[in-house]
Amino acid sequence: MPELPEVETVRRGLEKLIIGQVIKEAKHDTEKSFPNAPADVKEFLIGATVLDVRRRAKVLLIDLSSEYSLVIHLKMTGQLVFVGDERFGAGHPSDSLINELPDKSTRVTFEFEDGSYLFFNDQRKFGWMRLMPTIEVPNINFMQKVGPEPLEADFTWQQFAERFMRRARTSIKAALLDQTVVAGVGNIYADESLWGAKLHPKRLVGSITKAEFKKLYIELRTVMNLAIEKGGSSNQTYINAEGKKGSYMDFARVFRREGLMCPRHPDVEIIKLKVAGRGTHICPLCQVE
DNA sequence: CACTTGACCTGTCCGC
DNA sequence: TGCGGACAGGTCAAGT
Repeated sequence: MPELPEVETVRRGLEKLIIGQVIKEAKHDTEKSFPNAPADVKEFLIGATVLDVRRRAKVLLIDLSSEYSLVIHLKMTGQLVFVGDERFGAGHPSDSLINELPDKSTRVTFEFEDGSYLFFNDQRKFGWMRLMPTIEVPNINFMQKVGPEPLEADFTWQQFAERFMRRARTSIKAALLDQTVVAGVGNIYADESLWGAKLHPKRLVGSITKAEFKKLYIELRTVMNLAIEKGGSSNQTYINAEGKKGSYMDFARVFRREGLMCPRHPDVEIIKLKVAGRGTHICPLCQVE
């Protein structure tokens, strides 16, 4: 599923729903979904209280009172869905798209003391969840290599442009998707921001001017902030912590809109090509190679 | 080191 | 209706 705006939407939902909850029980299907020794789970997960829910890049961090954290990557199809116990009025959302959990894609189930649940579902099983000491989270390989948060107030367009220099000989799309350059960009917001900046996705990074980088920086931040405001993009499987879809796809200009008209050119169709191994959507008039 | 490709999985859609 | 292949919001480990 999820790029930065979707993961941030899940984070905000979980923040409202699970902080203060005490974990009563946890079940998982395979070691890959939750590769922790039973002893760790028993000692540092069961009975722990949720203190905070954080995000770094596309990774969610659930901090526990045991000084351990759950580190979660949803990859393509992961979902974290909270279901309250109606007896306690915790509120299973009435418009949840999920009728009954767990289901066949459920990989991990947490039960809280008040009778509510948190389900980790993942159709394609690419996602993962680990339990580890909070203090060690910054040491994991991904955290060491991942680039800056693009929406932070003190992240400037000059820093943004500078980060791309390490990928000067590749396409701008491949560089945008590289998490070590800038954190959190995926296929949807790469295409949307490149259209906004009128850049062809195959343009080599080294050929892009400072003015173009400044425009791309502004477009990326604008499109990601709008997507967060709209609760993310629900293209196929993405839903938030309350089981609801996001509406950014109603505002998308090119992503998955091949055959429809470019918003800037009512007589030009959006086309689809493959760049950096990913489906890529452009306006052939706005974005020239 | 920089860069590309295939692998990891299941489900869906599209053409024959 | 069935079947094969391509494709789907993301990283990794390999290969050049």
